[in-house]
Amino acid sequence: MLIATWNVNSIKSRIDLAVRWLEEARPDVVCLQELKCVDEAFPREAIEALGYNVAVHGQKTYNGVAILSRFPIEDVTVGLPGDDADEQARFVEAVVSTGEGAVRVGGLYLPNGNPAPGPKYDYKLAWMERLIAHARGRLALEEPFVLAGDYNVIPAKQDAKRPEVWVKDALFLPQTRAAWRRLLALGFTEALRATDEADGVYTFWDYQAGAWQKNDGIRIDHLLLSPQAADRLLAVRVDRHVRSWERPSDHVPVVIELAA
DNA sequence: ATGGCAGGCCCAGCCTGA
Repeated sequence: MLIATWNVNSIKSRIDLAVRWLEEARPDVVCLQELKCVDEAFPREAIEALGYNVAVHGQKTYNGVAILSRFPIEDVTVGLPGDDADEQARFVEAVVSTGEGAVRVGGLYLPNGNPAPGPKYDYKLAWMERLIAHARGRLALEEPFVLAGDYNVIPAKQDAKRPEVWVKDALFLPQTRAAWRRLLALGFTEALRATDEADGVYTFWDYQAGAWQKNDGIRIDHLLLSPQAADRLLAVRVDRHVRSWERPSDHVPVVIELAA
């Protein structure tokens, strides 16, 4: 089965391109981020027409996440536990039941955190602590579990074309990467890094300054796998060609293949 | 050397993003 993550940067302005990619790639499960619309405005019909069930956690103008699945979706929860006052739509989780058994999928849009230091960076770090606490509980279930999304974390200098320009950025600061490592140390396998072919592979290129043409990218979209999911990991790929399509998102899809 | 984009939104400049 194919599980993907993709920050679409507005699903309403990207729906034609999303349909094109879904028809081409035919993923079984997709985590989408930055919908930038409320639930009612999500282009549900166009997605369902391709055979997907849809779980949406939308928000006006900002954020917004969804899970699409060709398999039945059960046990949908929205919002990241740990702060009832947090109104930002950045987390959705569901269980997809395949013929071979269930896989739990969490889709996330981790806060950008700039400028750092400041309240936005504090929010990012607090959000990462909540994610670590939640993930710890999920891993204790010892299920196939995939935590996928736009992490807004550049894990290492190999994950940026020009790491030197990111040293004071919230995506790359030592505290950010330390929290990232603590998340992984809970027992996750990072899919692309597990292939040993991650260096120089990017998932985001800024719209500005000809970043795409210069391949001036960063790798910030990740899929983390529980041991039970990692045992089934067959392949990982980045669909970078989507960045060259007309009116693209600034992110491209990342896809993993799990056995059965 | 500098700046360079895109999307949403009370539709026009401002906020946000990374």
